[in-house]
Amino acid sequence: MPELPEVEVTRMGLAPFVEGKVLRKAVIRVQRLRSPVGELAQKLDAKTVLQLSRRGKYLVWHFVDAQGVKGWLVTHLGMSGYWRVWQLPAPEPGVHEHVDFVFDDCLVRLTDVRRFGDMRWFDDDPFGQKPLADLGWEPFDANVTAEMFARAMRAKRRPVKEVLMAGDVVVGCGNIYSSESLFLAGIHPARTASRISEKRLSALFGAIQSVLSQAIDAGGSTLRDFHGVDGVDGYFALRTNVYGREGELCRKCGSPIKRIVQAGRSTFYCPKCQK
DNA sequence: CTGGTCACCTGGAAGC
DNA sequence: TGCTTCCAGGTGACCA
Repeated sequence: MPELPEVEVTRMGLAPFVEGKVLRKAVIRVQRLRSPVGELAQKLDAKTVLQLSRRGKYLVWHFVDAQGVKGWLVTHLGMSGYWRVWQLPAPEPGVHEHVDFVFDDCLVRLTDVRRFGDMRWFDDDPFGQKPLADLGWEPFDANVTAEMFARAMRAKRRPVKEVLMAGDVVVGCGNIYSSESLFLAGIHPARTASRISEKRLSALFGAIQSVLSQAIDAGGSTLRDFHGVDGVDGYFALRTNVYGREGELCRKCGSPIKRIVQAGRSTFYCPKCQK
């Protein structure tokens, strides 16, 4: 389920439970997620979580050991991952509950049915390295303007939906929020990015910010559930305008919503509202 | 740079 | 009921 808003909500939910705390023990019950997990448990042992941050859809755990040596754990939720906080003692883990981080007063547990998630340890600052370094701008970076976004988009000769999904201009829009943002901006998902006016692309940037921040707020309202005692997970009941609504009527104009396939993924749009 | 395919993995829903 | 097929919110590798 995780696009940027879900990851951000996860970060906000976990942070108060882990920041400043000593990770007493990491228990890893899986050989690999997307990549091998290897020596991870030893790497994490007895280190303190300085900070939990987010870059795109990645969650970045900043650690420091007793000698003051820093380290970073970069994690990704893939398609089906989520973290949950448990009071101690936590229940026995289920089949797909692969990782436990045990702290003095709680345990955070990663569940990932499909195991497309990822966890990688970095001895050096990861932000200038492989997966993170290649990412596009953060959509809420105050230094990024709609004009910059529009100019970068106009350099792309691909369908605008695919450009958003690729995340090399701006991160955070996965399959749902790409469709939703384009609906809000009134742009047809198959339109070539370079052929959209600067003005409409600027509007798209605003639409992305609006869709993502609304989703974060919606998730924020479920935060209580997220770390509730009986731990209802952090999914959203999201009211989409187009995503998953093929054949249903557009909330704005009443036309039937269409579905097409782009880059192997379903795209939903209103043929009348989006040109 | 672009566009297409495949692969990673499990499970739920729909179709027959 | 049981089997098959399709589909799922992500990424990265490989190929033309």
